[in-house]
Parts: sequence; C-alpha cells; structure tokens
Amino acid sequence: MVMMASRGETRAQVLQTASSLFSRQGFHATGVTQVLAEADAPKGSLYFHFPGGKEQLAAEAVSVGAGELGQVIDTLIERAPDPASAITAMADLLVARLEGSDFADGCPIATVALDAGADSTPIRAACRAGYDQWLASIAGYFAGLGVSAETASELALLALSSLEGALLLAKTRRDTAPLHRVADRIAALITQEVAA
Amino acid sequence: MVMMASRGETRAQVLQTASSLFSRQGFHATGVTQVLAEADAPKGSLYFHFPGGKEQLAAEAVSVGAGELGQVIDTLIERAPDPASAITAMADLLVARLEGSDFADGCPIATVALDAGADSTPIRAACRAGYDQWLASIAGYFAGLGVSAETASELALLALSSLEGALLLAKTRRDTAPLHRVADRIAALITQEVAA
DNA sequence: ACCATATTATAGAGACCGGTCTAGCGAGTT
DNA sequence: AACTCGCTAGACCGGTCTCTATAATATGGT
Repeated sequence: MVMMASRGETRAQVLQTASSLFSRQGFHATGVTQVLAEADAPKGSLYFHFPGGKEQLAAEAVSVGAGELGQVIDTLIERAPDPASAITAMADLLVARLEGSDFADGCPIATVALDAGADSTPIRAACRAGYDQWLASIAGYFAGLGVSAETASELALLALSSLEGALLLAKTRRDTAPLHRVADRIAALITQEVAA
Repeated sequence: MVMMASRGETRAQVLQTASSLFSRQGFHATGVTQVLAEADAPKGSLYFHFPGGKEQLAAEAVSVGAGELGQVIDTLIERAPDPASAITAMADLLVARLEGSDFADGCPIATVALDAGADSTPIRAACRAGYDQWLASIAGYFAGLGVSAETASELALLALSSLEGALLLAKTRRDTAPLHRVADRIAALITQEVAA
C-alpha cells in the first residue's frame, strides 16, 4: 500500500523540474527519466499527466519558465526609475543567474528553441509565445515613456536581441563581461532614443 | 573488391557533413549514424578518423563551420564602403541563409554552444574560438576606421550579440524581420559612434 | 455501512536507437 | 609470398521514449 500524490501536485512538480532541466540542457540532452527522477515523480505517470509525451512536457515547461522569468522582468521594469536602469537591471538579473548556477542557467527559452524548435511545432510555438510576452512587456514600458508604439516595439526587439546574444556569448566564454558591456551600450542608445 | 576513398577525403567529407548537421540540429539531436550516412562514409571509420568520438567530431565541425562563415564575413567586410553597410551585409547574409534553408541554417556555433557547451570543454573551446575569430575580424575593421581599439572591440561585441540574438528570434518566429530591424538600428548606432 | 464503478495514478516491460569498440578485410610494399 | 598499414563491417551495451496492465483513491447508489 503506497501513498499516491494528491491531484495535480505531481504534475506541477514535474513541470517545474522539467522547466529547469530543459532550460539548462536543451530538449534532446534531457531525458524524461532524469526529469521524473529529479522531481521525485513516479516513472510511469508521465503519459497520464502529459499524453503528448516529451514534446508536450517540453512545450509546457518552456511556457512555465518563460512565464516565471517574464514576471521577474515585469517587476524589474516597474521599479526602474529610467529606461537605462531597466536594461541594466535585466542584464544584472541574467548575470546573477549565470553566476549563481556556474553558467548553467541562461535563457529558459533559447536552448530549447534552437535545439527543438525546428523539429516540433508546439515547442516552437511555446518559445515564440514566451518571447512575444517578454517583448510586449518591454515595449509596453517604452511606450509608457512617450515614444511611439512602433519605436517602442523596435527598441524592445533591439534590447531583447542584444541581451540574448550577449547571454549566448557570456555562456560560451564563461564570462559575464559581454552582458555588462552590451547592456551599457544599449542602455545609452535607448536613453537617447527615448529623450528624442 | 570495393574501392576505398583516398586518404583524407573521407575525413573531410564527414567533417563537412557534420558541420552542417550539428549546426542545424545541435549536438545531442544529431547522431553519428546520421552524419556518416549523409556523408556516404563507412560506419566504422569514425573512430579511426576521430579517436575522440562524437565529441571530437563536433568540436572540429564547429571549427570548420565557424571558419567558413568567418571567411565569408571577412569578404563582406572588406567590400563594405562604410560600417553601416558592413552590418547590413552581415545581416543580409544571415537572412539569405535562413531563407535558403527554410530557417534551418542559422549560426553554425550557437546551437552547439548552448546544447553541448556546458558538458564538453573541447566543444565549448571550439565555440569560443569561433566567436573570438569573428569578433577579431569585426573589431579589426572598426579599428581600421579610426576608433580606439577598446571601442572597436566593444562595438564588435555589440554587433555580434545583436545579430546573434536577432537570429535566434528570427529562427523562432520563422520571420526575418527581427534581423532587418535590429541590423538597421545597430548600423545607425555604429555609424554615429565611428563618426565621433 | 457497504459495495460497484469511474477516475486517477503507477510500475514495469517492450521496441528501438544511441555511441563505442574490436576483430578482420583491403591494398600497397619489400 | 609475406608483411605492414590503412581502413571498415558488424555486434555490443546502455539508455531512450513509449505504452499497457494494474493498483489506489474517490464517487454514488442501495
């Protein structure tokens, strides 16, 4: 007579673990066995909670990870006194994640997007939705500062692209300097653009 | 009586195929069987040419891919009449690669770097070397235009980061617009910076 | 209070493919 | 002819994702 976990609890735990592992290792490097083991979840329950199998698990995991980081970004932006601070705050967040995880935790979307986005439409859709959510947050912030909607969306795209690229270089070099340097330049550019 | 490929030919062919496949699919999603099959290379000869196995193959494949794209970049830069053209030429190159491959061919380093860089030191070293080579090319170009060495290297970092990030978003959205928008902004910024 | 039934959850095995290695075949040379 | 060297086919072990048969809990009628 073995206790069963209560409804929904196991699913959430698996999803949380999956989000972390997929984010660090990518789709193909992460096995469902590893996810279930680290989540202390029973081996066989995967296909009950996620009938779509590994693909569904990954898609939902990306959504969870993107949503969580999105909320942190929203908070950061809210508290930023000016656009330059908003950019550097986001960069500092990424730096802290890198340093706090021996350069394992980067962007919760990027690795999966590159590694599985080409093969799986649902996964790519989840990645795209995550990025769109972030872009909307950042663009909304800029728009609130008085720039046109189109400019706001372009600056958001520029900011996110630069940070993602810098994050990629930082991970590859195991050095957070690219993140700092790029963020400073982009912050200056955006300050100038918002002032105009 | 079966003909054997002449010395070195098979190795180069395998390396070329591996470069293409790892670049598109990443490390863990690409099997050595697939590489050898697509290269029309005998199954067993992998460990003769690459005693380090899949890891060595991937590291060398990244070097090859990075070197080839690096040469293209060098040519592009050489022929650019001004720094803005250099940036947009690089972006156009990436756009052409995406469009010519149904969004499969992006950066020959990025996917492998994120997907295997954390696990394998040799692979990460190859990725890093590739990026460093590109950065040196771009920074050298800027330095030749009269800006200080430090500024040149910072602008190169900014340009590469932005393009890599925009490429990631473009692949995820299957839309080259991010690449165009980001390149235009960065080109303007760099023009302004070089003029100063 | 009791049992039948539907729902929720799980263990373990099945089918398959991964990278790796070793024993042996081809060709060129003495 | 015999020997060496370059090269390769095929099998090995381990791990992958997936599925089905079964256990545990909740529900509702009598």
